[in-house]
Amino acid sequence: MDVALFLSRFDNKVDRKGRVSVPAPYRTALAGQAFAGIVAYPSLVSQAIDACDMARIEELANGIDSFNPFSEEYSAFATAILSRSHQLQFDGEGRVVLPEPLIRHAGITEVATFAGQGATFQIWSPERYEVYEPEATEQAKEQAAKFALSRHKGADE
Amino acid sequence: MDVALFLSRFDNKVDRKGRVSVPAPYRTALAGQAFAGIVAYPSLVSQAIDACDMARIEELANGIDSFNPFSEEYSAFATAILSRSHQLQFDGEGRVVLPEPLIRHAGITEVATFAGQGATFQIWSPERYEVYEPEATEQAKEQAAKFALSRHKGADE
DNA sequence: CATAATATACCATGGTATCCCATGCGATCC
DNA sequence: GGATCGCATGGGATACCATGGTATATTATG
Repeated sequence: MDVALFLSRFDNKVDRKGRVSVPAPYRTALAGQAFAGIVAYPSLVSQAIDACDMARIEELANGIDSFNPFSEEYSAFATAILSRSHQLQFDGEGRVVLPEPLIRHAGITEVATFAGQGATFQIWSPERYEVYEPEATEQAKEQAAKFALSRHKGADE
Repeated sequence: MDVALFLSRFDNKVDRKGRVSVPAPYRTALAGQAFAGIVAYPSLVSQAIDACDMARIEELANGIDSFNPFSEEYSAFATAILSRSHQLQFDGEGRVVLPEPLIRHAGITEVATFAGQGATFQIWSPERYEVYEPEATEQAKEQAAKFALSRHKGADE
């Protein structure tokens, strides 16, 4: 099927119940999924929340399961990612509640910043994102050439 | 059909009869199974309880190594696990009683920590899990690159 | 066979998350 | 430029779920 594509940046308010509106364009991208919501987990590299659709997590789980299920690697990946990921269901208005552990990991308080990453998106504290974005941009410039070379590796059409 | 997918972490209380609520999302994931409950056995790598649905244990018993390439050693593992596994049936409220041997193996007392592992989940003593989780996360970070390479192996669209 | 001990089924309750309705702002379209 | 629609936001009611307790069945035991 068509994979969801997440673009742009959105800053939405977190109400006192911990609810945030998932940006409407993201919800549109997610339309037609079996599960009406998103899956979120702490990023392994950033102080941010990584999020994607259910299908992607299933893929991930299958990938992990292809290891020896009784190995340490299996256990480590499953624990690091799957046990820390949360299924967040949309309410009638397209909101989700951000679980406490994720809120803490990302340092989110009043506002959550949604940043599209293509097949996934991230949720940041605005303050931290303001710092991170220029850094990432700079880094991207430096590695632009290298990136271009690997880009077509997984082309499948 | 769709395999159960267990995510997130839940800390539930063990009452003085040894009962624990299996987290509602897990029960939902297990819905539709022939056996209304779970199968639990001591983890071979961790001081925790491994648990899954009946269907997965049957696969294990049949030696169907769909999730694992090393089938020889694997069947030995399967045997070791089968003899020590317990069928835990839900009561009307979705609870199970944790058998004494498993309780001891995992060092569980007041509270049981459920940790989703994808096709399976684990049950920990919270204290031990607090130690293990950061270790596993660290290990996963180190091996993330390696994992990324094998991830697209099972792409299915 | 009677009685005690244990485990299973059934019922009650409080806290919490989810559902539902209301509002306001901003963009868009006549 | 005014009206309408979409979307983010807020709050109150409701259902769900974890938890504790009581009654009944089941097994052990003297």
